Amino acid sequence: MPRTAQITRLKPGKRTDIRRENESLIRRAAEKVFAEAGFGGATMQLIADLAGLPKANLHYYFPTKEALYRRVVQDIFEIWLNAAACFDNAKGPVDGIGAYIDAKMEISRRHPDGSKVWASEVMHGAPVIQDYLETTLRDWTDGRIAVIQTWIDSGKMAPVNPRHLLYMLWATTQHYADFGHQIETLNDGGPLTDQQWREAKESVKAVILRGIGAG
Amino acid sequence: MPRTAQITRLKPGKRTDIRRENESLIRRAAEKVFAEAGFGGATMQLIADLAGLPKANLHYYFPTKEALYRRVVQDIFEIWLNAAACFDNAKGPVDGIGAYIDAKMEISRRHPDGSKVWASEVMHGAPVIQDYLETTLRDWTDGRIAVIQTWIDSGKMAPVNPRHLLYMLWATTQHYADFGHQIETLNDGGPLTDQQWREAKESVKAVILRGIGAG
DNA sequence: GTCTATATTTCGATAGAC
DNA sequence: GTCTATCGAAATATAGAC
Repeated sequence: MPRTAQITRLKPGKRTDIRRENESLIRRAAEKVFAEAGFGGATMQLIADLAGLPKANLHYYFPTKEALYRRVVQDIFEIWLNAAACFDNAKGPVDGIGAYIDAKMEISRRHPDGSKVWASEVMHGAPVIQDYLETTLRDWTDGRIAVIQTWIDSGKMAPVNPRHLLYMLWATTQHYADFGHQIETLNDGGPLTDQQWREAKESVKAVILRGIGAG
Repeated sequence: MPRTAQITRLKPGKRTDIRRENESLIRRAAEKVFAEAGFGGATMQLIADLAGLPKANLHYYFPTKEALYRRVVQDIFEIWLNAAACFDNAKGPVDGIGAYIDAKMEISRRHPDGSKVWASEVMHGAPVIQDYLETTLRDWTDGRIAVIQTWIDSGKMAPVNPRHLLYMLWATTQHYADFGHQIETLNDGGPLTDQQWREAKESVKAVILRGIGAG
């Protein structure tokens, strides 16, 4: 009886752990390879080698290359949405937009590969996540535009077109991930230091916040 | 004699025209396919079909897929450098940076595919144009930073880090090309109208110029 | 759940007639 | 300079033993 209990309690748990661990391993390797080579340039062999698994195992956990790619893109999108929470609960543009810039810059620093995969997906016409653009992203965007508009109406910032302001926020922050290689090349080939990242954040925040008349 | 003269005068000219015309045809098709599918996802067959030529002819004009791709990237880079001229000969930041934003936005509108190919190339580590980043782009960047610094020193604008300001200019303007699909999706699926492009330009210029204390 | 071997497809590149 | 046919390499995906 105890043995049976152990089997039914531990064995499935162990199997679930193996599955979760291998899936995570594969997803992290896939994110890096997709970011560096693009969807078309990425190969299941490269991902398998980076994950330290036989190629066939990838197809055991993810039926196709596209299914694995879709999962990677979804993961990134979720990180973005979570970080956007700091946009709400803000008293005004200095807090809200300032915190949003900080959060987006931090994502660019911590998840540059994810940002690149997202950028590549959108640049190629969003064949896999078009539905997210039309639903979740659209709703989120409309909501933030409304928030910004209330700040404008109450005189807390200049009457800047909220939609284009959002695009500027996305563009300036993601640029440090998507064009990180170019930035590093212009930085004598090395990654930005902690101090340089602070300088980047402060520069973006200073220009944007003063630019909307809230700095 | 006249016949010989005709042959030596017209035949090479005609051949040169055919070559130039076909090369241009192939390059335009390649730009579009590389932008939509990435280097890895693009196929010579797709480019050939779009150009209306047999696939073998592409290899007649461009020895390899990579050579054709390199040519496309070089074309874009040249357009960029030419447009950057308006940055010079400016009396101050309002003229210089304002004109630069206008020019870069116009490129995003007229050459969105080229911008995407460039972005994709840089995102994947610039395997083909790394030398351009280290020489031409670096020199250009250093020069503009010096110009901006003189504007700061003479009190014509706020003391914003010139390098990060340049990154913001690149990011905000190219965003309208690289993420054009996302922008169109959020614009009810259609391209921006003339009025919307004006609004975009003015929004970017307003925030940036006021953000640097020159608006 | 793992892994070797292989089937199947696709793509870059070329040969060779016209 | 053009174009059909094809080679050879490489990639996705699967079969089947363990």
